[in-house]
Amino acid sequence: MVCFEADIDLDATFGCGQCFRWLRLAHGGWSGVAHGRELTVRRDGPLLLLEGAGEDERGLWQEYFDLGRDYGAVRALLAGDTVFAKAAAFAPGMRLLRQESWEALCSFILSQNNNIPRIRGIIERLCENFGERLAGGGYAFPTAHRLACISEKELAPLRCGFRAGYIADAARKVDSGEVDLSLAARMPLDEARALLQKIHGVGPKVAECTLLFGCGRVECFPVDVWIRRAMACYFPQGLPGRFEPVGGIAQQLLFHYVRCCPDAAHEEALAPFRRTGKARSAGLQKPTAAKAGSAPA
DNA sequence: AGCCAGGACAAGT
DNA sequence: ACTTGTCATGGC
Repeated sequence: MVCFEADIDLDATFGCGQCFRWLRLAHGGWSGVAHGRELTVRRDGPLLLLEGAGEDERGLWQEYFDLGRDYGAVRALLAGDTVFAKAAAFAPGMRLLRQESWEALCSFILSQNNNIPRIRGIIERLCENFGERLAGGGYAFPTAHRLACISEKELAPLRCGFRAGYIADAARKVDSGEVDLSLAARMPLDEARALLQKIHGVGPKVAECTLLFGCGRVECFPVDVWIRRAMACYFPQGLPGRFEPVGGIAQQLLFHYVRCCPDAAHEEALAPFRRTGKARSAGLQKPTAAKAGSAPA
């Protein structure tokens, strides 16, 4: 058991869409696998409790949960803007997780033209089929080497569709050293982007997600359909320059906010795209052209 | 039932 | 440089 004093909201942190392998437990805790270790996490007052972690792993988890960063300062900066102030207030304890780079790369390759529940399922099958079995019944995320050693056809049980070839190419290039992810964490950003995009199936958005969530590059700002909509609605001129150094945090707060928080300021523009809620059917209602004679089931 | 999903690619203008 | 169709699968 490892214990930190930390201001972190687990529901927001694990549930905001940045990670795919954490599961919420009935009592409010979360369980998952990271760095090849099974972990159950829960809050107790001001404390963050990591069950299943050894004291010798303290530094590892401190980094994973980004506990060294002064989120108070980040939030103070963002509070100067009306929109980000609301987004930050919606998820007061959300933190970026510093995930493993290879896992982040695979996860966001699989995320393209896909929805979050199905992404989770594909990653679960990926780990069950090719990850190391752990003592508690879970599975580690498979290594690039393991995936480089199998044929693309063997990825069929994942049912990840056209993305199988992308995973295969990523595994090959990472395993061979052609794409060095530890290097991508240190290189100049534009070089790191170009390096990742050498992988077939990695474009600007997946590269940006890999750098942000997997390489600790907090200035990265992935633009997906939701962020595109949100930016068009709130920041048609682009992200204000003073937020760029923490663009990744701003991005994740905004992503979570516009997807999950109904707000009059963006409701009309964004509600039609939300999966949950009746706003969708109301917003996309077709002009009910009931043709005479046709018998609707 | 049918639309669309935390995009990228290839082939068109 | 920008636009468009296509990709495989399944949540909702």
